[in-house]
Amino acid sequence: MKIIGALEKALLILDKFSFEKPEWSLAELTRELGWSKPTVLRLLNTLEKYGFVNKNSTTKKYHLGLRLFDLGSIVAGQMDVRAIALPVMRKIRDKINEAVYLNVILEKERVCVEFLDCSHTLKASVNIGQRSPLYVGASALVLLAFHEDRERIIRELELKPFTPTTITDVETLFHRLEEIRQAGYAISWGERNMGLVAISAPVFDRHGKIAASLSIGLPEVRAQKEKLELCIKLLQWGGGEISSQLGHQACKLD
Amino acid sequence: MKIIGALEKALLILDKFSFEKPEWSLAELTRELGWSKPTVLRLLNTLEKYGFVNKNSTTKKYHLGLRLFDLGSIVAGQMDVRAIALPVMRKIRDKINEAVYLNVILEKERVCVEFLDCSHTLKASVNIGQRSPLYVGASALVLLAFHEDRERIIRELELKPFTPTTITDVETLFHRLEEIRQAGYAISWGERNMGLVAISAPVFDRHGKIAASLSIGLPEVRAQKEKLELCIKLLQWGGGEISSQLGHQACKLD
DNA sequence: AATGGTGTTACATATAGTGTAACGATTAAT
DNA sequence: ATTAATCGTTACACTATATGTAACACCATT
Repeated sequence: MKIIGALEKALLILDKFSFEKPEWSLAELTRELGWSKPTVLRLLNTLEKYGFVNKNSTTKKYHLGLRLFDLGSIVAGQMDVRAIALPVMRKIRDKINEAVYLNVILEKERVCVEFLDCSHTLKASVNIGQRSPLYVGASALVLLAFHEDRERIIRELELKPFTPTTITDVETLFHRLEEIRQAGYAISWGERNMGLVAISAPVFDRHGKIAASLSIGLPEVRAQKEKLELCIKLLQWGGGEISSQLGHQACKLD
Repeated sequence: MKIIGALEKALLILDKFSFEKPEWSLAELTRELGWSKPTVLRLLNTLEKYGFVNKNSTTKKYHLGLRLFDLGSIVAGQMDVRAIALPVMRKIRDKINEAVYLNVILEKERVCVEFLDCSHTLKASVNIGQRSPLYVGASALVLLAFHEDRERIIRELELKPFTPTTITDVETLFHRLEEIRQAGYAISWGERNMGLVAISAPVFDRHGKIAASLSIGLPEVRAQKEKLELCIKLLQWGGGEISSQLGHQACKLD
């Protein structure tokens, strides 16, 4: 499969922009990507002409452009998972008053596509659109555990630790995924953010493939046994509810 | 300013995708764009590799990919106009119970960045991310009337009619914009959608530049004189409110 | 069978993207 | 104040690479 180099470079430039670093200067990008200045500049000019990036005319720094917002909105409109999930998520959030969020797989990462806040001062908070590796946290592990290409994906992962409890070797990862598949849900204790507990259950589409993971995030201090059990119950109910609305048949023959 | 052709082509491909037509086959794109099949295919392959488009493996048709969703979310996070406008928009909607929306300029078009529904069965309904020309409808005309480069932009516009009341010659457009600037708001009667009335007022940023247009859309049958006057009052209040929160000084010296 | 429509691969040509180098314009340091 | 360093930008020659033509396999109708 042939790839267009110039376009690939442009996409790699766009990938550099994130919530954490939404502004880049020409020099920063050339350093980071290791290409010549004119090359990066010409690509940025082209991206700017079509509104994919914008240049601040005083600081000369670039940030992502509005055209990405409207293209993103088209994608959002197509993601019926989101529309279906939202009312279910609201119910769960209102029952338990903790942050509820929905993640899907994108390439070798997970992306948060929906998030509902709760009324606590100390609480989990995720940005919609935020990405994170596929091996850290309950939401990610659920996505991985039920994914049909999990073995290939795992082979391509680099298991870098985020916290002391992050899984860092393939053996334990496989073992953990097997447990999750049997239990039908996952719990993680501070794998990505210290002090944060996450519980997550799978959502399946009409073909029985994993479509998303539905999760609750809360601080350890509020994670008593009974509460966790309620979380599991709510998420399994919610996951099943969304799955069936997506056309998934709960009882399938094997 | 040098432009990279291959990248430009890829961006033109992305521009083909819309709410109305979110799925394209290779053949359709080659016809529409007038390039050779291998060219379009290679560009699509590259876009697909990075998640900017996705190919349905059974129908072989392409649709926009999830990476655009998360890049779009980053842009959405930066648009403080939206966050500031939302509570103001809610107040207006609750007062009048008609659709309220917020538009910004993107290149030579307007884009809807926020939309609030109302409880009527017959009502205006806009998709967030939806684009439309800059010379049709009150929202667009307000954006144009207060834009510093309006003369250049207008020169590059092609005034095609949407309905019998759409403005189609430059002379009347200029005249209309002048009226809008003096009045401080705009009303349009079915310029884009027959039977739909729109009222719109400007939002300015801290530099006094036009940041957005705040609008109400309602069917003609509910557009009585007193109601329109209330709309104008609400939008001018709202526009001023959002502008001042963006750092705009209402009284500036000239 | 035969046609017209797909999507895909191979290959030679010349276009067009590439880096080096030099240019002003700022900003930081002496 | 003068230098030095770093920024963004432009010019130009080279060769890498994006390009279209053509032929391929595949699935539909007819």
